[in-house]
Order: sequence, then structure tokens, then C-alpha cells
Amino acid sequence: MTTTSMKDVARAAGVSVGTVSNVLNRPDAVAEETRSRVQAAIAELGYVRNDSARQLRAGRSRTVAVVVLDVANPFFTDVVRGAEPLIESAGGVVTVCDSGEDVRRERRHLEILEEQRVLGLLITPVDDTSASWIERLSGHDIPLVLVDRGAGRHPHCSVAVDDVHGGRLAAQHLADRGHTRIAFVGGPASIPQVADRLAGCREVCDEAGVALEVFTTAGLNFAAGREAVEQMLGLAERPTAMFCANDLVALGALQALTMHGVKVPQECAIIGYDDIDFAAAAAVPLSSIRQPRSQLGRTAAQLLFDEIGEGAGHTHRNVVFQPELVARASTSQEL
Amino acid sequence: MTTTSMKDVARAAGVSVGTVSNVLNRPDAVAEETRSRVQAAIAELGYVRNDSARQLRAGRSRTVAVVVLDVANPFFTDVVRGAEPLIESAGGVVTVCDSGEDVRRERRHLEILEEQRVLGLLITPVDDTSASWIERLSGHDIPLVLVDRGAGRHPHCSVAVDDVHGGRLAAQHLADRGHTRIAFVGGPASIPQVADRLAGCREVCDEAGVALEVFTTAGLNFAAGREAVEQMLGLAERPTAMFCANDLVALGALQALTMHGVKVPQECAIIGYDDIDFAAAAAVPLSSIRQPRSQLGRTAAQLLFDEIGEGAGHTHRNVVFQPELVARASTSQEL
DNA sequence: CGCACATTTTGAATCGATTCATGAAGGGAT
DNA sequence: ATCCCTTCATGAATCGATTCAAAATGTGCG
Repeated sequence: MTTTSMKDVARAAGVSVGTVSNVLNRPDAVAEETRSRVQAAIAELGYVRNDSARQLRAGRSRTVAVVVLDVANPFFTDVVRGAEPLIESAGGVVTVCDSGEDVRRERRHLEILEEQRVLGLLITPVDDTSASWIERLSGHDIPLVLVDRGAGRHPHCSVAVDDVHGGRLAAQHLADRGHTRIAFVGGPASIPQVADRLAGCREVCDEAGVALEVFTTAGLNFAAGREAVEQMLGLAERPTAMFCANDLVALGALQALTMHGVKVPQECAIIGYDDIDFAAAAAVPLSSIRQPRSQLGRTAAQLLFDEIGEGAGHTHRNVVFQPELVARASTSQEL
Repeated sequence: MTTTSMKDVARAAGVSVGTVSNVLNRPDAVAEETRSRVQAAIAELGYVRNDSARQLRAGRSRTVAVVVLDVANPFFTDVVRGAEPLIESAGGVVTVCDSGEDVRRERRHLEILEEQRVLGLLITPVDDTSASWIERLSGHDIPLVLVDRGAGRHPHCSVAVDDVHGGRLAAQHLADRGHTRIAFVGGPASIPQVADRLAGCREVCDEAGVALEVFTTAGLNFAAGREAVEQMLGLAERPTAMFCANDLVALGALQALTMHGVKVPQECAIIGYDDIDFAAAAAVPLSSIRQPRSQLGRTAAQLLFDEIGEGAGHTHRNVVFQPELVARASTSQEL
């Protein structure tokens, strides 16, 4: 290994290591002539700073980690994209960790992130059992912001979208269309977003006298939607509309229904959640509940840096956005 | 800051730091009684290893970085998913960097990754100007594998899918369907995958006497497809089929055509590339060229660890997979 | 009891960058 | 020539974990 260190540069330039460090970090404190000599040496030797050493000294890294439920879900990539500019312009480095809706994977990531002494964390926890780990990080002075997580009674900053309300919007839309027997598809039930959306949905169904059938899935992806449809088609009395916990599930369901020759929306309406780009491009353009994805990310990053800046005497803020109904062809049929 | 260090643990357990380190790294070398005493101290103090210090000593981090063109593209998330298991089971940590098809962003990532002394790199370079940076990393003893990059004359390991052949498959399929005037949509032309797919396409068109119209886009996403369609619809003599450089572009195009009332495939056929999950679920199920995405990732990780293991006397391997045509409704019409 | 040998534990040296008290050099004013 | 200031450069101390030669402790055997 021929890793060049500051010492080598110092020797080559005929100065002390302190001076090399200054050239890198406070160029103004170094005389013009010396500076260029050092820079020449750096270029010549192909010297690259060792971040580990820097971090060790600094006590903290400049990495901000974003822990999401599913990187393959465009919802989350948009959230990340929203957060990045702010983090990078603050000199931070973004790293994305995928928990895959799995508490164990999430935990492994958190362990590593803590060992890395990350600057901060934006996290969408898998479920409530994540709480103890999150408290641990927080207790070890790692600032964090909960993303897309109810402005619950958590002692943290958070950004969220009102999922209960989103559930209501979706159910109300279906009820308005005349449906009296609908299915909710999503899971696992332990995921707070799923629970909240279902709660809002149930609320409206109860009020409006709509029968609600719940299909609990193992995850929130294509396959889940397909499987739920297989199950639903076996029923004697089939719902006339489905509310899927997110668009991936809805697209999976749509695909399965189409395969089975069930006409959407005539024989079965579908509404999804998130309004990802693919929703509008689907076989039958998908009605959905839109969330301000990138704003969610932006705001989360903002809150994080506020917290980092304010230090100890910081009071947590919980920002809640309102979701919005986007009606398209997949629910266009009046019953 | 109340960061507990090994020294604190050592003091609390009444042993030396060397022993604490042994408990963590070679538990068998420590007497049962001592070990549990140290572990108790660790638990009590809530001690967490400092990875920076570890890395500094080790000279390398255990992070494997995957640099992709677009994290929002399911193709790449699948590649990453394919690579993860192997990397993690080897004790590595995966970090995903999104170059966003932008050389400057890519460069910034590479700079940081080099400072972090990453264990290795899987990278899909943005274009040929990336080469010099890649050589630099390589010259600094950072093992890397090129992903989805022609088994060119690069002195590196690589995994790739034969994009020229993929282009041929797509064009041949359209020619077989009777199209004599087709459009290629994709860009920027500097992206090797785009260039190769176009090359294969052109080859077949020339042979078969098919007129080829090239629409060069600024990126490979939804918007690009939509814009290309707007442009195409303005033409006097409109192509009867489109070959899009990837599925995102194709879905964007499909959406725009539908909006303009152009029937797919009757008035305009479309074929995409990648066969992402959304392709089958599209408004009109999308024909596409399938690539073995997760195998690509798996193999890349494999090659990387081979290289790391073999050290200096390593001979590079270039693995090339063959793509495969998946015909669906979007090209089902015979002319 | 003494010696050889196996098992544990120790603590100083090391990785590379940053920081900061200290000192050197140069300039201006008196 | 002297003193004061400013401007630069220095190098030792530091961050925290790992490593390894050496020491300490224990065990068995003749």
C-alpha cells in the first residue's frame, strides 16, 4: 500500500504537517508562496485526505443518513431527492439505507450508523418496536428527524403527512362514487402508515355504512397487490373497489385484475396512495392520494440542521402536511 | 459530548484497553470471567465502537460503494439488491451513490469515496470522461468493478449486458412487425448504454431498409419520453414505432401518446429497455428488452471480492450477459 | 521444588489529520 | 538600536481502536 499522508506532503514541500493542514483548511492563514508549494506537492504526490483521521479528530462525521422503508419505492427516492440539496449545501454527505420494512435490517443499519458517528439521521421507522433503538441513538446525542411518522408523542422533530386524513379522503371518494363494499389492501399492520390509512378509511366506512374488507399483506409492493387480488377473486361476495396502502400495491393489484379479465374501474375500482409518477402512466391511470414528497424531505433536512445548530436547548418541531386526492380513470365509474 | 471510549470501559471493568479490544475482536482469547466483566461494563456504559478510529488503524473502511446513474430507476435498485447479500455476508456495508447522470456529481462522490478509503467500488460510469477519475481511484489501490459497461478495453473487471445486441433485438422485433420507419429515443448520446443500443438498432435498420429517426434526449426518464413525443408529433411524416433507450423513457412516451389520443400499438408501437416491473403494468403492457438485473449486481460483487482477495496478482475478468426480448401488447400490432 | 509450557493480560506504539501554544521573522515607529 | 505588532510556521498533543512483544499467571510433570 502506498498511501500518501500529510507527512509525505510536508516533507516534499519542505514544511511542517501543521502547515499542510492549514493549506487545506485555512488557506488564508498561509503565505501565498508556501501555499502554492504545498499545493504542488499535493498534486505531484496525488495526496488524498484521509477522512477517518479527520473524523476521529472531529468526533463526528459529516454524513447524514436517510433510513427508508424501501428504496425501490419512488416515494422514498423523491423524499431523498428533496433532502439532498440542503444537506449537500451544508457540506454534508448523504447516505441512504434501506430497511426493507424489516426491523432487523433497520437495527443493523442503526448500529453501524452509530458506530460511524453520523452527523444526523432522517428515519422512517419500520414500526413501534424501532422506538427503543431510536431513543438509544438520540440518547447518544445523534440528532434525528422522524420522516412520514405521525406527530405522535415522540420527543423528536418530525415531518409527516396526515395519513388518517389520507385514508378518509380515499374512502370518501369511493363512497361518493357509490361503492358500498370496499377492500383495504396493505400491511403489515404494524407499519404505522398502514394502520393510520386504514383507520381513516374505517372511520368513513363506518359513518357511510360501507362494508370494509381488510386484506393484510406481508409488504407494500407489487407482489403484495397481486396476491391480495388472487385472494379477493376467490370470495363469494366481491368488493367493488379497492383502496391500496400505496401505489406499488395498487399497480400490482391492477395488473392482476387485468390478467384475470376484471375490468377496471367498471367491475372493480382502485385507488392507491403516494401518487408516484408511475400512477399516471398505469394501464388504467391510477387515482391516488398525493403527498408532498420532496417537500417532506426538504423540511426534514431543515429541521435536522436546525436541531444541530441549536444544540442542547432545542425544542422539537412537528410539521404535518395534508395529503390531497387525485382522481383518475381507475375510479372514474359511478355505480 | 459524553462519548464513552474503550478507555472508560477498561477502567470500569478493571482491565487494560488491550483486553477490551480483545473482547470485541477475539473473544476466545479472553478468559470467560474477564470477558463477561468487560461485556457488563460495555452494556452499563452504553459503549459504542468508534468506526473512524478502527478504520484509521485498519487503513481501509468496510464500505462498498455502488455508484449508479439513477437511484429512482428500478433497474439500478435491482442491481443493488442483487449485490447486497454478498457484500453484507462478507462483513461489508453498502452505500449507494446517485450520480444522476451528471459527471460533476459523479466526481464529487468519487472524491468523497476516495477520502473515505472505501473497500471497493461498483460503478456505472456516466460517460467516457469519467475514465480518468476511475483510473485515479484504481491507481490508488481501490478495487473496482464496472457495471453495465461494455467489456471494453478497460483494465478492470466488469459485468455488462450486450447492449448492441439488445438494440438489435429491439429493432429486429419492430422490423419483423412490418415497421419501416422507426424512432429511437434516448440520450444524452455520451452515455455508453445509449450509444450501444442505438448502434445495434442502426445496424439492423440499415440491413432491413428501415428508416431511423433519432431523438436525442437530455436524460433517461419520464420527462424525456414525454418531450420526445411532443417533438415527434409535430413531424410531417411520423414514425410508426418507437424504441426507447429505457423503460422510464418508454413509459413517459406512452403516457404522452395516450394523452394525445394516439393509439398504442395501432398508430404507434413502443418498445422499451430493462423490463422493469412497471413495464408489465403499464397502460399498454410494454414490450421491452430484459436484462438479468440482480444477477448483474451479484456477479459484480463477486468479481469485486475476488479482486480484493487475490490482491496484486489479479487478472481482470469481464462478464457479459445476453439480453432477451419480452414482447407484450405495446408492439402486438402487425402492420 | 523447579522448570517448561500454555493461557491471559498488559501497555506502548501506531494509524493520519487537526489544533494551538509557542516561536521566528519581518516591518514600522520612535 | 530597541520595542511592539503582525504575519507565518512549527511540532507536540490529541482523538480512539488495534496490535504485538513482553510480562504475568497458572498448570503439569519429573
